[in-house]
Amino acid sequence: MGRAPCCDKANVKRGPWSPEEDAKLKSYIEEHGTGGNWIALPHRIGLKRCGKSCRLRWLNYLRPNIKHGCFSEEEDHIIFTLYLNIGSRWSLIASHLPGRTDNDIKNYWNTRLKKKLMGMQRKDQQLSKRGSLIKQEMKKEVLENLGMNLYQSYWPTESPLILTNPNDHTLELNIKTQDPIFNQYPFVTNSSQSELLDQNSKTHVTTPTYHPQLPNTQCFASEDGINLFQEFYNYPFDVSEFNITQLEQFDGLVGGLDDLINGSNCTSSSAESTTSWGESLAYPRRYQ
DNA sequence: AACGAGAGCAACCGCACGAAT
DNA sequence: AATTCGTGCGGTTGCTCTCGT
Repeated sequence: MGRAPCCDKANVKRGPWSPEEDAKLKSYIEEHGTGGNWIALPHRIGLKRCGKSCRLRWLNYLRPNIKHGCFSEEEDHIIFTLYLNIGSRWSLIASHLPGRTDNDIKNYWNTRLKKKLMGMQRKDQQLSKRGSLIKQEMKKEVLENLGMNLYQSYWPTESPLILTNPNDHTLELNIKTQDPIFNQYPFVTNSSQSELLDQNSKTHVTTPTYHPQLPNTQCFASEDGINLFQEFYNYPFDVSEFNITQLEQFDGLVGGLDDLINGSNCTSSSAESTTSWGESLAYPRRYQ
């Protein structure tokens, strides 16, 4: 038996909300709350609307402290960073931007930021020939270490990469690549992902320590003692913006990878997603 | 002024998930 | 364990507005 529809679609109003409907819904919820049942709500109010539609209207437009339009540079940066780390988890991204809704952020991304990012990538490719060569070399080296072909579709379609050596030193690298058409290199993000990991895995991240190979970084050991999460404070968002010193440090890390891989077990968690515009996203573990 | 193309955005659709039964 | 149902979410649609010709 199939699932019953949430409402009688023939008898509900659709399309834009009128000011009267908004006022009814708003005043009812402010006075009585939702009652924990959106499906029953429109009947109680006397609205010929689907419960889901009421919920959407309230969450996106009627509830207090909603901000619309005019995203700040800081908000742009937060969205960029989170999107590149966790993909199109709009509700999660919205939770980091007070007053913004997932729908607003999704629309803003699709209409503006996506184009901005693509423009930046093209500019980056044009301006940074040397950087590209370095990036190519870096990717080649890492992939070869992992027994992968440089032109295999994408970087291990899973991320982050978990590397464990025989001494149980585990390195979790938040490296990701994008569609080769746009970008051909692994890069290391400097997001606030430890916080996200903490929230989503329900695992406490504790005791930051400096990573021996990367100054200005911090490692977080989870309480199970198996995984390390690594933040790259003070590092550029993109490898193309690294200065020579930082690139050398990263090269050192690749060497470190080599050490770890030799005689080690190497695991990476599952799942890849491809955005509608062709970008390959490798999500962190526990985000699948 | 009229028209078409593209951008922006509100709203809908359908699926996944978890709680309840 | 299987089924039902409400909720939340991401993807998509389609309407409205703006701008260029």
